[in-house]
Amino acid sequence: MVTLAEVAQHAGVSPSTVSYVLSGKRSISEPTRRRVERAISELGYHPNAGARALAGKRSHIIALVVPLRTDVYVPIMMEIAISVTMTARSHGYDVLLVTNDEGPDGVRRVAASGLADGVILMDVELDDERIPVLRELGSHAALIGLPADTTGLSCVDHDFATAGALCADHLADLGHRDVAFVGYAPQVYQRHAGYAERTLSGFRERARERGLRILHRPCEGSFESTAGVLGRILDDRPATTGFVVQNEGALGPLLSLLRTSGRIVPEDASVVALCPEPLAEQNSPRLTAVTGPAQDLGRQAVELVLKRIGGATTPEVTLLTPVLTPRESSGPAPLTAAPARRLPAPQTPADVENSHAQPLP
Amino acid sequence: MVTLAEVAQHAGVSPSTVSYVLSGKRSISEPTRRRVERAISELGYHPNAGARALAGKRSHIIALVVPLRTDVYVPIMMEIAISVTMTARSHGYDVLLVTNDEGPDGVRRVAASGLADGVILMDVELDDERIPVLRELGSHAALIGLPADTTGLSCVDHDFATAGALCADHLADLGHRDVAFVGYAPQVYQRHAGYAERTLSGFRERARERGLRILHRPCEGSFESTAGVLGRILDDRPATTGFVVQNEGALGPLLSLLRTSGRIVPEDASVVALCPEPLAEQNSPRLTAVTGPAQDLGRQAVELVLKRIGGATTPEVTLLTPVLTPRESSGPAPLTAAPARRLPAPQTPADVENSHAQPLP
DNA sequence: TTGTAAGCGTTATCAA
DNA sequence: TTGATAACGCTTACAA
Repeated sequence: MVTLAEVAQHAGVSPSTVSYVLSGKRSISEPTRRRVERAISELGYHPNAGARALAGKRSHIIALVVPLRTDVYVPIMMEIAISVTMTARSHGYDVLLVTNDEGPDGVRRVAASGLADGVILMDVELDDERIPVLRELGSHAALIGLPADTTGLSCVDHDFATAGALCADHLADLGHRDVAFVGYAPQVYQRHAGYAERTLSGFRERARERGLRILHRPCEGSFESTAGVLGRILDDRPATTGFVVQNEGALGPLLSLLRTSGRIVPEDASVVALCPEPLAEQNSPRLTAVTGPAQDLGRQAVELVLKRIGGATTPEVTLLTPVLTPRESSGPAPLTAAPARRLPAPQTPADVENSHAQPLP
Repeated sequence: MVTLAEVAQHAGVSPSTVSYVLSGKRSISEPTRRRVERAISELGYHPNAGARALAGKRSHIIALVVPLRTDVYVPIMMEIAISVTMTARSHGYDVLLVTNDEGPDGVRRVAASGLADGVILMDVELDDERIPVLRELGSHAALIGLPADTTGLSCVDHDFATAGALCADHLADLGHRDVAFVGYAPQVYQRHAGYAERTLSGFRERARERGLRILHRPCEGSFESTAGVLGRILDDRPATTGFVVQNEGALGPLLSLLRTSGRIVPEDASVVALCPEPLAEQNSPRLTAVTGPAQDLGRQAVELVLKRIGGATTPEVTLLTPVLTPRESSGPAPLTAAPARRLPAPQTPADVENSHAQPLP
């Protein structure tokens, strides 16, 4: 193993000079720098990470804590992980992968040992148990997702409320009046994953403003559950012509089911998805969708932690604006909607929202 | 920050004793151990990772090099990454995420700097440019995937040849005679990703043994390309009743298209997928599929590197046996196949394989 | 502009 | 069974 001392000797300079050439923390004369750089490449020198961390009090590692759950759309997690890694690299940092099965202890371990200089938490819950650890250790951190209490924390997230609102606007603009919102599984809401609720309430509010009648249905995302949900929607609100789909798993099934039931998309029914671009593109018809910039999430998170590692103390909360891309799955509301009829069966209140429904004809 | 020396003082023992209590590398009297352990928890001591790495010549970190490409099924990559991380943790190791955009230099960097004690390479290509670096540095490594030359290397991979063979067997058992193989995009074969070819040749060989007539078609995986591919298959071999689908992206489109063209699965056509379980389950009908154990891939890779880090020098190549799970998408070949007719258009030889076709009637 | 030298917090060797 | 103590390879005042 080649050490800095050996490089120094080879170049005929002192060890500190080599160190400074490497770190750029003091000015070096051109000839000296060249001699050192030659020695480095001739000997194939690579600074020892452990020694650097020990002496410099900085591991140049960021820990990324990823969820184990698979009810999040996995490719997006991966996209974030990759953008985190690449952004970190561009700042001279490496990324340590920590899985959430260690729970709060995982965070404690990597932060307290100095293994990582900072921590990025993915899939943050409203009342996340890892946050107290962060506060206790005074760790440098950035959260992807918004907890209930962001005091003192740096966070990035999609602006889910706007995402929901964009869906309502788009369908309202197209003349739809009865719109169903196909949500996530009940567990997701129960876990109080903020994004699910923020999207829904952004949608709800804008729907109210635009005078839409809406129906919110949680959905597991499997074919069967989607079939059940769609069936109940069409039973309860036969005049429904717009669908906003939050649960990506329900997209494929929903499209099949609409087709099977003889409804053409977008002539008879419009579908707006809350999902990543590739997913929207690979369906048939291609889906009008609201998408947030996943890569920016990772990039920003890294920049937030690095700022904190660099000494910044002001927490920042950034919400990234999503974009609605119209594709083939949405169009003007049909002029003659399916004949509205009275709801056939009793409804459970938890299940149905007649938010601001005008009385059915 | 609490140091080992402080713990020693607090416990009234020497620093080395504390170190040995932690590492278990020499026997400690029960009372001493208890005093030390109490001091550790009272002070909230966490050993400094950098110091440990420097003094111990072991970072307790494994680097996992992941591909950037998205033509691999991403959830599987994630599953592997997670099983790698968890297995590593269970051995006291952490995992550093390295993206392949750094190329061979990324491997060099983490290995030569002592940042990582070992390296796991994902998505290994037949002639992978990272392998020479491994050899040059004498790094401890495990590969997920089989390169052309495995000399001196430890590797794990699925037994893709068997996977292909299982598909052929299954369809042959069900009485199918004309089977189409919907493959990956041409680039994948050109990149010589071993798995694509090994699956295909395993399939081919078994198909020959079983007397199947096969047609191999590369496919991009998009709806359009799948439509094109299916169209050509049905043109060229109207009697085709079995489909083996290697490109997961083509699955959804293929099922839709078969339905659209009036073919019921599995009554008129059987589909066997080479894909992960969740994907097979979430289609409708649920797909008969051949699946390899992704988690084992990660687990084994970790165990292989750790063996090498521990001093083992014998390379091991492990192939994990895939399993075919029959579901709803495959059934007996229809008694009256669509009437065979002469191929309507000239074929490009690269495109079609009449491997061992009997002359058409 | 460059050099000297004192740490950084462990591990592990050598003694006791 | 335990204790001193010399590395480990780098960073960074402090000097020159």
